Amino acid sequence: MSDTYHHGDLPSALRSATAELVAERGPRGFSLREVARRAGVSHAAPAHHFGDSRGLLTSVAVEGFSHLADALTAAAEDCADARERLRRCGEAYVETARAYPGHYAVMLDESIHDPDNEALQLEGMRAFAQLIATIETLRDQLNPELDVDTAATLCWSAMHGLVELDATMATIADRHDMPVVDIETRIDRVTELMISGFASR
Amino acid sequence: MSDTYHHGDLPSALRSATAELVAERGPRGFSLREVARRAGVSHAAPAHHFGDSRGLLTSVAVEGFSHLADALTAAAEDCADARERLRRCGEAYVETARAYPGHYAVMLDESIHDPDNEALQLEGMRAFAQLIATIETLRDQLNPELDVDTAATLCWSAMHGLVELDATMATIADRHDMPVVDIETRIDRVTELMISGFASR
DNA sequence: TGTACATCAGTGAACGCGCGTTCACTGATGTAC
DNA sequence: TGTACATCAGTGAACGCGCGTTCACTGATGTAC
Repeated sequence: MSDTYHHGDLPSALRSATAELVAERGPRGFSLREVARRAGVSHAAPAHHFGDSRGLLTSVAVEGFSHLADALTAAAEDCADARERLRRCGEAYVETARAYPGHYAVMLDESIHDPDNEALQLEGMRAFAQLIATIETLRDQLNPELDVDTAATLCWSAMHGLVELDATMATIADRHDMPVVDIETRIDRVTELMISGFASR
Repeated sequence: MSDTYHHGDLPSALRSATAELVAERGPRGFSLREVARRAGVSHAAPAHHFGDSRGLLTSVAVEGFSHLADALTAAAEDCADARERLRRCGEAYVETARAYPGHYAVMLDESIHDPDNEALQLEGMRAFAQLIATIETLRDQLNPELDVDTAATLCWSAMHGLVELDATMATIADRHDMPVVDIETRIDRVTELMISGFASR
């Protein structure tokens, strides 16, 4: 069949299938054969493009960082006000993580991908640089004494934590008298609180 | 052999072996048989205590939360000053996560353990309650308008993020002209920045 | 204190399964002339 | 424009392996009398 031979863009299809599978079953549920099955291709095909599972997972991680960097760039664009820019970046970060849960799970797990991969480093830096640039604007507009590195560390950690702890926090709130707050609201509140810290000297 | 029969505390030995294995190879490297091997016991023995791998991993998660709750309780003890108390809790959180990397990896991964487990919920809440109590003290001493929920969310997210992104951040710093800051210093700086936010109204 | 018996903890052989990897292959595409 | 040939992408059978699970078993411990 000419439909299966020369798939068109098999590498991309395999990445999608991987992200889907990881989102569904977690990293322990991933296998090359299942990915091939989902991409409608023989089980030996992935090896042709990615070598082994680490290669495929690394490629997914690169794609994830690429999405993130794009989203952060778009969020920061044409936004003169530094506070607003940070808010948008925070929202973009969390939105991307939630839109690509499989990618996100793979991106930051160094036991799964190859952290030394060049493209990975590059896309990761592209994302991180956007954050740094936004915080520098914040420093310029808000507080010249702000330590950019520390502020960036706090922002990134907080955003990552919000994403990863989302399910856990929802469960905790649910089991207590606390109101269940959705993640978008949580980001906004947390960002506001961080900005207060950044502004005070 | 009376040495292998009636191990003494096999469940505990299996938890240790699991934590060690996960820390070493990540969640994808875990298997019941390998754990049994490391505990020096036949491969059918774990089933006797934990049923399946999810049961064992959940038990490890419970133990991890228990360690964390203990550490936070000890850190908060006999500390009247709210700022200092938050600092200590932050340090204790990160120290615990680094002292038990295998446990920590399992604790917050809902694809691996059983999030509905009662003991897990209980120990998790014990840890979380400590954080809430500390933040309430902070509100009482520092800023009556502080939103405790939001502040707790920020603290927990930031601590979790710091732990998980530690390796990534070190790599980024290393590849750039930025100085490599160790995680203890990062916690202290980040905590200070959060406290500034908490104090400002 | 001693014996009988129930219960518990761990064994080890057996099973079927999905996995990753290899390899000779074949169908499709691109290029040289 | 047509033919020959090299290259590339994907196939499918075969392999050996480690896995989880089951099950009849056996050795150790605890308890009743």
